[in-house]
Amino acid sequence: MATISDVAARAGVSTATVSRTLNGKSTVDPELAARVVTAAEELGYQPNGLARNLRRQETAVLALIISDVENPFFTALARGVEDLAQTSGYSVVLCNADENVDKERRYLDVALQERVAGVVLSPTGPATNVALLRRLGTPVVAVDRPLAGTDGDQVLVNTHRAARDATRHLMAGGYRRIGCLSGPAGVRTADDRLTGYLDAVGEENALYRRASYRAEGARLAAGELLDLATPPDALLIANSTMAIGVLEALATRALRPGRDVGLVSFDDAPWATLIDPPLTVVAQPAYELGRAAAQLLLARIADHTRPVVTTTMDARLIVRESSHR
Amino acid sequence: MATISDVAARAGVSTATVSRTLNGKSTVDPELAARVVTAAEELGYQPNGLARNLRRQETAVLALIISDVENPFFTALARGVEDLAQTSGYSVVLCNADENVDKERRYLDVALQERVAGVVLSPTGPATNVALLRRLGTPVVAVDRPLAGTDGDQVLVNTHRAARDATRHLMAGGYRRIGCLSGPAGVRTADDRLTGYLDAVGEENALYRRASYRAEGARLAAGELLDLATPPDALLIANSTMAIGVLEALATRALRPGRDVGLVSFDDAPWATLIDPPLTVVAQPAYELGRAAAQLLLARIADHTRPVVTTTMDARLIVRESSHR
DNA sequence: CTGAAAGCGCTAACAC
DNA sequence: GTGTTAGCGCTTTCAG
Repeated sequence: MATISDVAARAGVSTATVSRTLNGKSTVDPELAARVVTAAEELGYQPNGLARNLRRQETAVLALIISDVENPFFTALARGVEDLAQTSGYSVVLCNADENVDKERRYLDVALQERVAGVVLSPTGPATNVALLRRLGTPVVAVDRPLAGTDGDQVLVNTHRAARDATRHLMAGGYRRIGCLSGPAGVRTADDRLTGYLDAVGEENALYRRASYRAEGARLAAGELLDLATPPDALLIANSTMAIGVLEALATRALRPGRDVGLVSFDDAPWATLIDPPLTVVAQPAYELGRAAAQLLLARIADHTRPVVTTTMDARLIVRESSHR
Repeated sequence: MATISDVAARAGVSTATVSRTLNGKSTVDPELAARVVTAAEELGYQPNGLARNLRRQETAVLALIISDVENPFFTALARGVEDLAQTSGYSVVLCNADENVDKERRYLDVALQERVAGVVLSPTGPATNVALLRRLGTPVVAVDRPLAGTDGDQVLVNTHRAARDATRHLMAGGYRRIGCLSGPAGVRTADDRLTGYLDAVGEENALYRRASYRAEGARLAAGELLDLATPPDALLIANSTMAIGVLEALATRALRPGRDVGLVSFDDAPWATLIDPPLTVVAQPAYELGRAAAQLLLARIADHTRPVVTTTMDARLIVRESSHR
């Protein structure tokens, strides 16, 4: 593969001149510039980003580490990050931690070693090596889930309140025994949604299960609840992927959402209006979350000393048919 | 940030010894090795991947460029690529071309400049700079959609036949006026699904629209078809995202899938069984496609001269209620 | 405005 | 088994 010195040789100039013309930094004699450009084209020259980054000690790529590529919430968020990054000339590479602490750690390592300009992270676990990243000067902003113990930029949604309000909505709809299906303990969004629910029903009426943030786990957990001697007459569900499992559990028991079991789920999936009855949801501003996180990250990259900020956005309850009889 | 020479200095050895111990290549005296390790830990040493890659002239990262992160088909594929790459110690960075030829070109450039080990590409357009990549020695394997004009490794699904069979299934179900909603012209999967459909119904009975591979476009296009003087009594839909739009179009017209309009859609979305009636689909082996593509890529990286292979997988028709009255 | 040369951090010959 | 040294390909002073 052609290098900058090949180009220099062919154009009869120094490598410095080639570098200058190709980067349009300092001004160079038009005639020489022309020679450089044609030489580069003839050789099919492609700059070596590795060498450039090594020399410049910086990279124009951001890493986005999400907990689950198959969750529409995160893909929407990813698009937000991407769209904003693009406007500033950054590329973003997406890493799927898959709700797996090891994978997350590995990706964090890669990000560090490849010296990305910054990382947007939706933490799966305690993510201890974020501290390392930050200490070594790589900006990190947490999105969706806070980063325990470290004080850095964050963009979150007020998920506790959203869960509490959604539960109250169910109570207002006349449901008397409301259950909750939340995600794994230790995942902050799952914890918050659960405590929001508990706040609304009161500890003494607690009736919940925790499962993975996946359909299968939710199906089983919902089954347990539904097969209780006194089963719940309504359910708050912590995300749209889990909602699929819950809906399956209801279907196999010939239970109809709304009439038999009131339902509210987090995340406004594209299919939420397609099912019968349409699903009442707590819509999170996923795309905006992504944009905001990217914006914070870019700002932090530009100025490492600026004050730390936490942005909190609200979720919105969209009432449809599954939450009343 | 600590460098290898800092570690060397602190351990009282040469940089070569540090490199050797940390990479476990050649064998080094246990006592020195121990000193190196503790020195590295004390300094919080993190190898600089850029420098290493520059020197080694190789990277352990794969790029996966997909056409749409928000399409479950591609995210399943992504997991396949990731899972396989992981087993061989490669990281994969996901780039979302967003069905946009410019973005795809930009990511291809990034891949080239960052000197990734190889790229798995689901081409959005003619992707002319793939030729460049290959010419410069970066292996590329095409997945889902073939790469026009270049002969490289590919893993595809026999989507033409799948579309034809799905259409025949609809005909066998007694539908007489079958329409088709396919993706953009020039996108090979969209073209193939359309011609498969045409093969089944015959050119003289053609009744189709093309739209973007998104819900909104499909909703509009389906509306056009449905509002015809003699509307179709069944529809073949080119992917699950479009199916959402079609279902919306039917709902606003109080048309019931199956009874009023027979439906078969490509891609077995998680919600396909949740709607009423459940959706008949053509399930593609997305995850396996990803695995196979990654495997081919790794093989190609290991041996640039091995024969080119095209793997074709079959899709599977899953009959549910939406395709009969 | 241009070229020579140093050096980013690392690995791999090559010598000892 | 270990150290010295020459680069990987680029950018960027520093002279001229």
